[in-house]
Amino acid sequence: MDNSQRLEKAKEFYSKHRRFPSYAEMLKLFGLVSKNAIYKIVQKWVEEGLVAKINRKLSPTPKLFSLPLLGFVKAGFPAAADEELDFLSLEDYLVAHPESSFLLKVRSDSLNGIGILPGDLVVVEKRTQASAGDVVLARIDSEWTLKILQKEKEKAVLVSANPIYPPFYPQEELQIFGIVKGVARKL
Amino acid sequence: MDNSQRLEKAKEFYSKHRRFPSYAEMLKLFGLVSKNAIYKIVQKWVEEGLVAKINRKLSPTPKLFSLPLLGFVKAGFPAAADEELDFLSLEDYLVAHPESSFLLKVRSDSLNGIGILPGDLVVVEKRTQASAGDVVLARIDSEWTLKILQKEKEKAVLVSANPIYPPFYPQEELQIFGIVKGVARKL
DNA sequence: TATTTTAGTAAACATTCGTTCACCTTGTCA
DNA sequence: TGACAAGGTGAACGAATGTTTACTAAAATA
Repeated sequence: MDNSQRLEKAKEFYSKHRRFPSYAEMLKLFGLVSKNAIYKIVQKWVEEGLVAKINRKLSPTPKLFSLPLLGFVKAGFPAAADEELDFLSLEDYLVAHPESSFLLKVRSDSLNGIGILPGDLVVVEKRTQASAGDVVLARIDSEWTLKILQKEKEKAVLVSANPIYPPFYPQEELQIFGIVKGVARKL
Repeated sequence: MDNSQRLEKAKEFYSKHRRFPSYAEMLKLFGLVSKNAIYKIVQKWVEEGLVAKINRKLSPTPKLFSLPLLGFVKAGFPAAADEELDFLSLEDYLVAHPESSFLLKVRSDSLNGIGILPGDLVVVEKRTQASAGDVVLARIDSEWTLKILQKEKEKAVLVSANPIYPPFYPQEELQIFGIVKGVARKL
């Protein structure tokens, strides 16, 4: 087992337990006997910038828990490993305020026009106020639905992004529960 | 500072350092003096299922690092906190094989029709083989582009999801570099 | 009011932590 | 062939870890 395979094992441990393994745990993980072996291995990872060590405690760097972002596609692709790459965590990218956010599975095709399809997961941030243009989770006829908020002469209108659905003009005050901040789709 | 505010602080620490704080660190974090106070607080979190303790080591449960998934929107929303909820990590949801995946920022509007818009981030899994219907990252005229792979009489065709782009019939062998497994959009 | 529970301090504990030093084997390279 | 670096074992170290017990003050409860 070479060093990069070991890193892979540590990664697995991390995504399973959500914490970095201790030296003793890595001993078992790598099938070694002496803690000093681990110490040297980890030291290399730290030098390579794969693992961060803050007063004797280890944590993974973005290279371990997030994906490389290739800014543009060019000839000669795939980019060499040495190149400067951004590493991006999708969780952090999509969710700015985890404490007030939740996910919702989209069931209707009313937002097709803006690329939100049935089956998509949307990240909703709890809010009672929204601006024109926001995609909002709002209450219409005692049902919660996703619509685009727009304003006509200072009055709120909820429109779809699909011509088969008519706009909705709320008669009383508009109940908004949250606004959509992100979309995630698996395919 | 009450107990849930403390949990929030621990969460913050976790998303910043990618590891759970030690008792000593929590002392500073919460402004307390005795480690026993921390011990009791953590014990409650463990009993509530917010934190996992495996032979004296702490790690967050999905409730801490992922978002609640509200399966369906219904009257009486928002769902009471007691209800059975799924917790989902977007990272895990979108990326099945992190070791062979990367992100790509979409620049063209050629996949509009299937809800992949310019500015979206796509999760690409490295592969050289693909099936009909897959969205692939392929080489066309010495450029890498995203297209939908289809077959016409056993021959591969790369089509767009936008009528203004014609289908591409590769004359020689088709170079596929990866297939798109997920889409992430911030709005 | 009397009593019990809750939430914290304080000190002592064994265990585990990461680190260091000495040593050994193996393969590489001049 | 000889020197040397790389990669590992093994033992010992102080420091930091989570745990336990005893005690106290405040808050909740009867």
